[in-house]
Parts: sequence; structure tokens; C-alpha cells
Amino acid sequence: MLTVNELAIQSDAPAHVVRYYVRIGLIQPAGQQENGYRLFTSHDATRIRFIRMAKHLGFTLNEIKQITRHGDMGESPCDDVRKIIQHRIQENRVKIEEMMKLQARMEQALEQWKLMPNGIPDGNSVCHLIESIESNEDKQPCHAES
Amino acid sequence: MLTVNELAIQSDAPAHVVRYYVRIGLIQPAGQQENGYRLFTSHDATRIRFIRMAKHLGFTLNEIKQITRHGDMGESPCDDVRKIIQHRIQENRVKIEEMMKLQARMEQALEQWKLMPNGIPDGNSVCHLIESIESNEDKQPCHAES
DNA sequence: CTTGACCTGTGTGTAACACGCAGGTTGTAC
DNA sequence: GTACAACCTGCGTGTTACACACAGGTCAAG
Repeated sequence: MLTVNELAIQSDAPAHVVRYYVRIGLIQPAGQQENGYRLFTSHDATRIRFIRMAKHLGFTLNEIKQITRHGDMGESPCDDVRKIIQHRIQENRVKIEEMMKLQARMEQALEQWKLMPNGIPDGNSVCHLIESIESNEDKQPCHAES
Repeated sequence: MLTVNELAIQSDAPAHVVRYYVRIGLIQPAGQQENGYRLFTSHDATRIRFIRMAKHLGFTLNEIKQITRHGDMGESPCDDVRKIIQHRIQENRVKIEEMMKLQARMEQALEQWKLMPNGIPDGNSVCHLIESIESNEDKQPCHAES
């Protein structure tokens, strides 16, 4: 039987992360010491390593919870796993594109600002650097911000 | 004097976003109706448009708060603005790289799983698809997850 | 016995909203 | 003049995956 800290070492995860996983019900302690300390088995270390691998692959903790729940009930989670990651690939592609657009905007702004002096704000303007950018992008009615 | 909804229309931002900005103190109502409805001026509409522009450039709301605070005290925020965006460009570059690595991991996993059947979990394994990935990456002691 | 280092569970903070609630307001139909 | 529906109000809470703080418990050294 392992305490939180021992489990953290066994599973190669920070102790506060182990506590968090316990708190949200991703892992359950097998028992309890008389002083309230939670006790775990080496099976939980395996479980935590699984969680970390799944996270590394882009699964959220909620999805991992569903997957382990399925697993614990003897059902195969593999179909869900395939579906989720397909969806996540699409999502991520969009996010990356947005972040690259943001990157371009930021770099362009910084370049443009090199030639501009610092201004002192008045009632009409807060920061003329930022205000000088605005309508470079075409404004469609959709909301496509980061 | 404008109500929240009118201000939202004037500034081209969703009303719930306007309410949020009020809540965190990014904008303050100029007055109040006797029924508790908050009232704003057209100056606040300009302020909100500024906030949205700054956000579009990658500034966080906290940073924008600092910037507007500086501006309201008559100090030039321009130096901070330049520094922040330089830092943000570095940060964002790292994030994009991480997300592209994640993308590669996900795509590679999905490809690899095409040849694998769905398994039924037993006591040792939750999902053999996920477990089949693990040690492709070299494990450095640093934590380089998303 | 006391000191100090470490460990424990739990509460709260993070970013930027989204959503829901109970109640207030406005417009129209009757 | 009132009934009803649609809309609007402020505010509380939920979201993600932790990080940090806190007050107290535990253990070995001196």
C-alpha cells in the first residue's frame, strides 16, 4: 500500500497531480490510514501512467475518465478512442492555424511599430500603437478570434 | 447614456462579454438607473473596441487592464506594449511547436491504429491502442507537455 | 522535548468567457 | 387595463488542468 507521495514516485507524476486526480475521481484510494492519509496499490501507479500517456496523446482528463470507466466495466473503449482522436486532430489543426495567424499579426505589428514613436495618451486614444492596426483584416460577420 | 445591451451593439461585442468586462473592472459604468441597470457613455464603446483590438493582437485582459490604467493616468503604455508583444511572440512560437508535435503524435497514432483490432480490456490493460504508443519519444527529465 | 523538514487533505486562484436563474421591462393584443 | 410573450438585467456558477497556500500531522535528529 502506497501513500500519495510514494504513488507519485512509482508513477513518475508530481504528487500534487496525483492528489488532483484523486480529487476529480480519476483514481480512487484502495484504503485509508487511521490518520486520514489515502492508500493506493501499484495498480493505481499503472493507471496514472496510462492517464499520462493518454494526455500526451491529446485526450482530456474527462475523456480519459470515460475511457477508464468503460474499461472498468469490461467494455472496449477503442471505438471511442479512435473517434475522439480523429475529432481532436481536426480541432487542433484549426487551433494551430489560428495561432499562426496570430503570430503573423503580432510580428507584423511589431515590425510596423519600429518606425513609430511612443505617444502620450489623451482622451481619445489609449495606445496609438494598438489603435494603428485595426482594419488590416477583412471583417466577416463570423467571430474568428483566438 | 447606454444600457449594457445598447453598449454591446455600439461596440460590436456580445452583451455577456460587456457584462464580463464590467465585472472584472475593465470598464466602469458611468451611472446607474434606479432599477440597478448600469449606464455607460459612448466613450465606453470606444474603450471596448480598443480592448477587442488589443485582444486580437494577443494581449490578455489583464495586460489590457494595465495598459488602460496607464493610459488613464496619462502615462504612455507604449514601452510595455512593445515588451509584452515581443514576449508573447516567443511564447506563441513555443506553443505552436508543441501543438504541431502533438498533431504529429495524434496522426501517427491514428495511422498505427488502423492495423489494430479493438481489444477487450482486462485487469492489466485499459486500452491497448493507447498503451501501444508510449516510448516513441525520448524521455528527457523536463516536462514538455501541452 | 523540541526543533525542523517534510507530508497530508482541502480550499481557492487561474483565463476568458458560457450558461442558467429568478426577476424586471417592454410591446402588443385583447 | 391587463394578460402574455419576448427580451433584458445582475449575478452565481461551471469550464481545464493544474498551482499554490494553509493549517495541521508525522518523523528523525539532537
